[in-house]
Amino acid sequence: MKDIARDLGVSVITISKVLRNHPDIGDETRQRVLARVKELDYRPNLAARSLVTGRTYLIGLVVPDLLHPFFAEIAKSLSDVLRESGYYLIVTSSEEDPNLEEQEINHLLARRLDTLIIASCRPTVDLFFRIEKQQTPYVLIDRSLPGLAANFVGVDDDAVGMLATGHLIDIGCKRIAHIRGPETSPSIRRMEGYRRALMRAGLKVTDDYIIAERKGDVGTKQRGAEAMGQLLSLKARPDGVFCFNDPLAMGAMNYALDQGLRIPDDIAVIGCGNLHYDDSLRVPLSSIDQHSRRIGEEAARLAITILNSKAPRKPETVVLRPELIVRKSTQRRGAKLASSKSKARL
Amino acid sequence: MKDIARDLGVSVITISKVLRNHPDIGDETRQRVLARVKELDYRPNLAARSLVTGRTYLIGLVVPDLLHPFFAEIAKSLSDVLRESGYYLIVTSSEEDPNLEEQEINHLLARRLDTLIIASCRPTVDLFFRIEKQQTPYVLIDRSLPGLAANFVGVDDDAVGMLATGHLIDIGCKRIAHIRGPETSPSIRRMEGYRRALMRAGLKVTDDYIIAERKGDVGTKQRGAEAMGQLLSLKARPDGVFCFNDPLAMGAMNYALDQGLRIPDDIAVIGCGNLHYDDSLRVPLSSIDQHSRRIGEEAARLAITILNSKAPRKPETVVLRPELIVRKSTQRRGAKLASSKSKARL
DNA sequence: AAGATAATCGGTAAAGTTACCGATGTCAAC
DNA sequence: GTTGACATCGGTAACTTTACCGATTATCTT
Repeated sequence: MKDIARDLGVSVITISKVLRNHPDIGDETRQRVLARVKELDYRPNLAARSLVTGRTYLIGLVVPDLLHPFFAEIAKSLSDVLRESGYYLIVTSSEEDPNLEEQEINHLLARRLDTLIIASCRPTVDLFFRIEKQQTPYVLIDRSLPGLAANFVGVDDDAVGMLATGHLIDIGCKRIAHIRGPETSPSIRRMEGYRRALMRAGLKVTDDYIIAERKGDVGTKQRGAEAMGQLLSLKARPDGVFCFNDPLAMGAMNYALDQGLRIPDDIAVIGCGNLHYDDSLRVPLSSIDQHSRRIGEEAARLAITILNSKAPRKPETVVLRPELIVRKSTQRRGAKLASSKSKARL
Repeated sequence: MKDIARDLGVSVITISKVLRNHPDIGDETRQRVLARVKELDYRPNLAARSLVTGRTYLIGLVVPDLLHPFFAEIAKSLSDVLRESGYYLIVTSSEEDPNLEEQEINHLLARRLDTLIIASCRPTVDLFFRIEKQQTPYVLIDRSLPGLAANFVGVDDDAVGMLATGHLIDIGCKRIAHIRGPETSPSIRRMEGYRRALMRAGLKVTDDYIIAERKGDVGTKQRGAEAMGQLLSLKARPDGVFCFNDPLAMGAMNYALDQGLRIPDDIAVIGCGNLHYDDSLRVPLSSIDQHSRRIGEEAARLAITILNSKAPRKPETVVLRPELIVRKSTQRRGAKLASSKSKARL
């Protein structure tokens, strides 16, 4: 900037104002500056700008696993919306490890990001109080924490459990099992929904039918197969399974098919996530759509709203309504057929 | 820092040195500083640090699509390796649009990132000369550009085409088609490999059997189905198809199956990418593994090496050897069976 | 005892930008 | 001719940290 100012015989401040479209500058001067800027292919140093404005135009995203299509989709939609407002995304993965997550968040705080967007695997709220003390706004996605009044965007997981289990009941399943996810709010809520749906239909909840996620496991597909193995070894084999997510369901289905079972006739399977390859699987998989794209969009919108508002705002909560997507894995001959796409937008 | 210095009766410089583990500082002073730092939960302002050191410890990643598992896997492995060295990743998507890519890269340059890692969709090299003029090191991944001597990490795409097509020939296919990808080096090279394999086997190359990717398309699965539709409408239907990637192959297979064809008996299909759900598809998909994880790791390693070396280095090229993974979509009864996992590590 | 060495700390300047306020010039209105 | 409004530009200070060199004290060497 100094060089350009010298070349043109104006002050550094003038250059700065032109670069920020400040109205103070005359048209002729503005053109001269812009010309020289283009000539030199000059770009202002955003680190220096951050230092004085206190804004980085960077938003941090912390997810447990970038490879999971659910989080990849969120990252993408988030990035798209933020870009329009000039914000950029710095992403980091916690690998579903609470300690690593803390370490990563600490680092992001040091970078003075404008906002953090977090799908947390932490069991406690202490870390988030620390974030609040740093005055850094944050938005939780997918997973909420009990006792924490924070901005949150996610799906109604209780409804997910009810919807999936209710659908299995509708097609005539009597012994319905559930393969759980990790110890976070979505998994807990979905199981509660599962229980409630069973009770409402007068079916009893059997503990053997609930397979817990082992701590710190990695390959969810592999884990789904193991869980299905466990279920099939029971005396009274289940005739329907609701899986926490689609990768688990995929593994579970593969195992059952390899054992010679027919899906959905011997055992019906439903997952959650509505991943884009669900309809191309050995048996196309019924699923619950949790609107991952909209989660990202809403989180971005919320973040921008927070950043644009002067006064501190009270936490906002956005809960999306899940949607049942019926495919072959729960389409039984003769069973009453729910409308394949019950568009239940919020 | 000023506050801490005042509280402890030392200078700001001392605090700075403690925070960077500079040996200059006595043990007692160091402990006192660290205690106060922890007490205040203080973190140095990395933007200010960047301003004076000229380093941001940020690395930019530009990919065409974050949702594609291939790039998601790269992003993940990249992030993992970089984290160990204290670098963080800022990701952005070009949506396979050269103009958007330029815009994004310009922005990242303004942020003075330490390195850029780019899977470029640009047809020309001009932009990269501009990057070089800014003294910002960069590493190309997956896609290279003709006439550009740059750091590059990717797979041997010529070998990919040869391997896939050769395999189809081995199992007895006579009329082998190819569904291409977008106009980038991997697509071009894989097609060259395809052509070479055909010629080497004495089969003639038929233009009708090569389906070009339409410019600027989005849903590759949908596109795969359309391409297969085009192939099946030919008088002499192909009996084997090599698809540029697995999502295309997935769409192509779905279409063929829906038309009542048997895979691999009527038509064999092979893709590329070896995505983790390939073995769970309606017909488990043979594929070429391009070692996406290793691409990320090598790119990270290369980036760190560049950043640690004082003198400018000449561009390095890392080319990984692809690996054939045989699954049901190319396992014909009676055909000679290639070893299902020919571990061909570099 | 003089000088050398090591350990520990600080001063000054600089990095590139913007906020805030003040200054100048022009022109029309009264 | 004074006033006021508007348009245009600049000066000073600040943001937070580090590089570079110099300063001080303590310890060791011969």
